[in-house]
Amino acid sequence: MDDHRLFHLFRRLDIRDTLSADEKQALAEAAGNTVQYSAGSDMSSEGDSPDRSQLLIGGMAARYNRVESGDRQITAFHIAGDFVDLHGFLLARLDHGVSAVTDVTVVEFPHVNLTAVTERFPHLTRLLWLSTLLDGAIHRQWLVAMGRLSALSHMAHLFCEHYLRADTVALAAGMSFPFNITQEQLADALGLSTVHVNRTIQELRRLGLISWDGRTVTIHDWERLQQVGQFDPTFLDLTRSPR
Amino acid sequence: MDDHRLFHLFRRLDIRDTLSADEKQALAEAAGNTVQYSAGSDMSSEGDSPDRSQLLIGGMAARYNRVESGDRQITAFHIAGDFVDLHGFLLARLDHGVSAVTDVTVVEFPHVNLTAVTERFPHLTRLLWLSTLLDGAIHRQWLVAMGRLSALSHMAHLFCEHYLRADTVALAAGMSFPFNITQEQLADALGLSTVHVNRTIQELRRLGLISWDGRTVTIHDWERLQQVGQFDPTFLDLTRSPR
DNA sequence: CGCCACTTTGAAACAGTTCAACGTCAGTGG
DNA sequence: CCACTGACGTTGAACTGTTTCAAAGTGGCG
Repeated sequence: MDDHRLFHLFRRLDIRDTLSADEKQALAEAAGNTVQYSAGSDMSSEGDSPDRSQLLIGGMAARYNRVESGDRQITAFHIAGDFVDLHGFLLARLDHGVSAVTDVTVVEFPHVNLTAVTERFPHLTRLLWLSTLLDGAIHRQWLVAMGRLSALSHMAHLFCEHYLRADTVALAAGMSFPFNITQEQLADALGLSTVHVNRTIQELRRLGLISWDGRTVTIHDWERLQQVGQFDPTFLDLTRSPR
Repeated sequence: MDDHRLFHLFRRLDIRDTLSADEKQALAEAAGNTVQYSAGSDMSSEGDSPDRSQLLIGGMAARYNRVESGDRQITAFHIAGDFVDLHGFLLARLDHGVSAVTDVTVVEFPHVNLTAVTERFPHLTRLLWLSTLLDGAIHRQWLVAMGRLSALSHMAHLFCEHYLRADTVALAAGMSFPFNITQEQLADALGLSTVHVNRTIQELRRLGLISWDGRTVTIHDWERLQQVGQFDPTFLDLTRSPR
């Protein structure tokens, strides 16, 4: 009955609005296969026209674009409960690749099923729409951080964001959350060189704000980390209200 | 019958899919007041919880965020046919301000009317959703350009994007389009200083790629401008297909 | 005509990059 | 069980794209 694969998704939506039992069931019925990807593999490629969207239920994924120099820019990180490409439901072609940062498990949602959901469940449709709007809000914060904050602030901002997002889907433990990526991948997300990312992490550590062993980030001073990152959680829209 | 105020919106949607007469009428009925803002004024402020969304039908608007240093980052420019804050329909609070770059005219869509549309017109709902997804796709390209392209490429990319967007809503004339903003505003969008924006424009002019008198941009070499900006129009999703 | 906002220029300073080398550690195979 | 490997992290030093500061030029408008 209850599709445990959707636990994190339900949690993420439940925090913003109330899902009815019917709606939960409709989502469960729209869900298709479970698929695994191993770390480093591509889950979608730029230019694909997928006929299904992928809900991440375990591990971490990144959307990225490549530029001519060979450099890569990561435009989003995804954790359990996130659709990595729900926008692919309505966009004809994917404008980015998606890669598995760690080993990853996804549940596929065929677009025909999503269309059926939108035909019968307007409120649920609005919640799925909301889900993509949250992605957009995060993009905007990344733009602000990239354009107008120092490397140190930008990185602090990213850690704040990820702590709250992990916490929302019950992946945080105390002030720690899984962040199993390389410094190179972090550099690609921040738009910095790996060398500078390394130095910036050291600075955050030296300031006593965080520690990170490559797998788990622990925040030692949440208040000051937010200050350094000029972080205001409003954009994550973490309040329950009817949509 | 036919609400001429929605001309640019219909055009923008029509390019991606087919709108039925019923759907057009539903949108026309959902439309409310026409409102004007003069250049420089704020159309919404960060933290607002608006009860309506604003469809731009004339002029140019920008979404922006401020950081502690007082610097501003513009995260989107909007022209006729764009909703400047359709995401505000489902997001509880606006995570940015919206300012009128030029004198601006908008049509307000009360959120109650939008909710009613989503309850009765699933396909039209998907098109409105698509509209916000296009914003997201543009955000992603801005992130890539900001993180991994030079100032020159970034600026070239922006001009390519705006030319095509203007063309879609019949605002381009030949290879020219209205771009009535200051270099400071452009700097805030590119995440650069005004001084460097000035020098970068001069470089684009010197290369014979564009001219710009502060009001209208003319592209002199579309091919090379795209090359310099590493511009691929895929992300604008300019093909008609059922959604 | 004169003002004010905007653009342009030059020079010094700086944040972040690049290049090249070295350190570390987990996994692998002999 | 230990030497080897390869990926990842760390360090130093030179370099560069962009910023900052300060001043001068331009032009539309009241």
